[in-house]
Formats: sequence, structure tokens, C-alpha cells
Amino acid sequence: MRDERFCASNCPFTRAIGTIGNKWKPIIINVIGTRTVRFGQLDSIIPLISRKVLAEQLKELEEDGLLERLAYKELPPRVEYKLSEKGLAFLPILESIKEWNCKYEVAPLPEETDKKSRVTYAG
Amino acid sequence: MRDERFCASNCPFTRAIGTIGNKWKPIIINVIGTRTVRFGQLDSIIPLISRKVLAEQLKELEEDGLLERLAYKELPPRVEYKLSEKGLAFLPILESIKEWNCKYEVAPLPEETDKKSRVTYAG
DNA sequence: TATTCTGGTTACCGCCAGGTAACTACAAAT
DNA sequence: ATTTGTAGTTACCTGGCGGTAACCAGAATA
Repeated sequence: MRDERFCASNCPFTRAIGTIGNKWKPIIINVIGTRTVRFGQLDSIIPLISRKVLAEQLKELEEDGLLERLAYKELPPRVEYKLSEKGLAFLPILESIKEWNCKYEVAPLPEETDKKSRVTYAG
Repeated sequence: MRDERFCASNCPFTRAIGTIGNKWKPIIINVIGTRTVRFGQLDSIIPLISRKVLAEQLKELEEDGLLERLAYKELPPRVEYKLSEKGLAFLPILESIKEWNCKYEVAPLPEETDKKSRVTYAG
């Protein structure tokens, strides 16, 4: 999911894209925001992602220093995720993407499907 | 390459990620920048992308209004690409990603491979 | 006559991203 | 005794992403 060739580039921008340049990571970071969120919450807030891929993405985000994982030694287990300083510093960028899209997006609904089938987050 | 489920979302941020949330599009937009660039130039500047995928990405970027395509009726053909107003408005976002990465990136070179194998753009 | 130059498109094929289902541990509730 | 709940992990399998190679037009050059 991370692109290793990108991450090995000499260009810092290319490396950045290699790290966060896929569809799930911006969504996950945006959903977490300034909160502390548990795995199961993410799983239900983002219905289109499977648990397997969610776990992979979270692991990579943690390895890349965007995320902090807090595991409590309880049963049933409890794990909380929150953004690190680096992750929090990425939020304004996501915010500007949101504004950019709102400003320039053109009519995105060519075929008027029933609105029930549309999902709120990440789908 | 575009994620249609994302693009059909009610959430403008999710739609934005559905449109530009893959690894090639930010790279392409960044490479074009404020210039006017021909297809063959892009192909050689970004060595890791194949012509097929490059053509696909350019077509989608044009459909999404980020890019303007100017085809001259010559032989051999000449086609020039430049960013639209929407595309140009996206450049500052890419710039802030670059700065963010430079500020927070941690030692990205675990195994010291020979530097010759590293590529400058997108790889 | 044959090659080159450009911007693609098409057919074909292999691999892996990602989905599904099953399974784990153990405590507490029923 | 059995079900429930959490946070994953693992095995297995398939669709489709993306790579490669061939091919196109038609003027210019050798």
C-alpha cells in the first residue's frame, strides 16, 4: 500500500506521496481528527473499508509516525488511536483540500441514483 | 483509478479524495506546475509511469477539470497540457504537503542502497 | 523505400491488493 | 454452558490494476 519506490526517492514530495498518497490514509486521518478513536469505531464509521485493510493502514500510519496507538491490557481488548504531532499537522492540509474541492467541484452527479445508496463517509 | 464510490459520496472531502487521491495525480500535477508540457515530456520526466497509465490519468484529470489539453492538428501530432484554474489552485496544497514532509519526516533510509538506483521524480 | 517522430490505443497477461470467512483469547453476562 | 464483545490475524481466492508489445496516421528526412 505504501509505494516503496516513491518512498526511496530523492524528492521529498515524491516520498510524501509514497507515504500518504492513497485513498484510505487521508480518509482515516480526517475521521480521527483531534479525537481519540477505537478500532471498532473506525471500522463502523468507515463502512467501505475492510477490517483487514483498516488494520494494515493503521499499522503503516503508526510506523510513519502519524498515529499513536494505545493498547490497554484488558479483556476484551481496548485500543485507542490518536494523531501524533505530525498527524495533527496534516489536518490543515486536508482542510484545504476540502475547501478546494467545494470551491471548484463541478456537478458531480451525472446519473441521479437513489440517494439511499450513497454513504456519508468514504463512500 | 478514480474511486466511483468515493466520488458518489455526500461528503465533499471524500469526493475530493476519490478524484485526486491516488499516487499518480499529485505527481503529475506537481510536475506540470505552471508550465505547458507535452505528453512525451511527461513520459520521460516521470519514468516509473507507463504511457498507458499516464494517458489514463491525464484523461481523468482533464475530465475533472484540473487540466487543459491543447491538440494541434499537425503531423507528427503535438499535444500540450497545462493546469486549469482549478489545477493551479491545487498547487499550494501540494507545496504544503512538501513542507509538511520536510518538517516531520524521519530518517527514511533504513537500508543504504546505492544511490544510483534512486530516481528523482516519482521513484 | 524505409525509417523517424508523436500521441496515443488495443490486446494480452500476470500478479497482488483487497475482500470474505474463520479463528484467537478471556472475562462478563445470560 | 453458551453467548457476547474487542482487536486483530490468517488462509484462501478473485477481480482488476498496470505492465509490455504491437500498431496507427502521415509528413519529413535520408
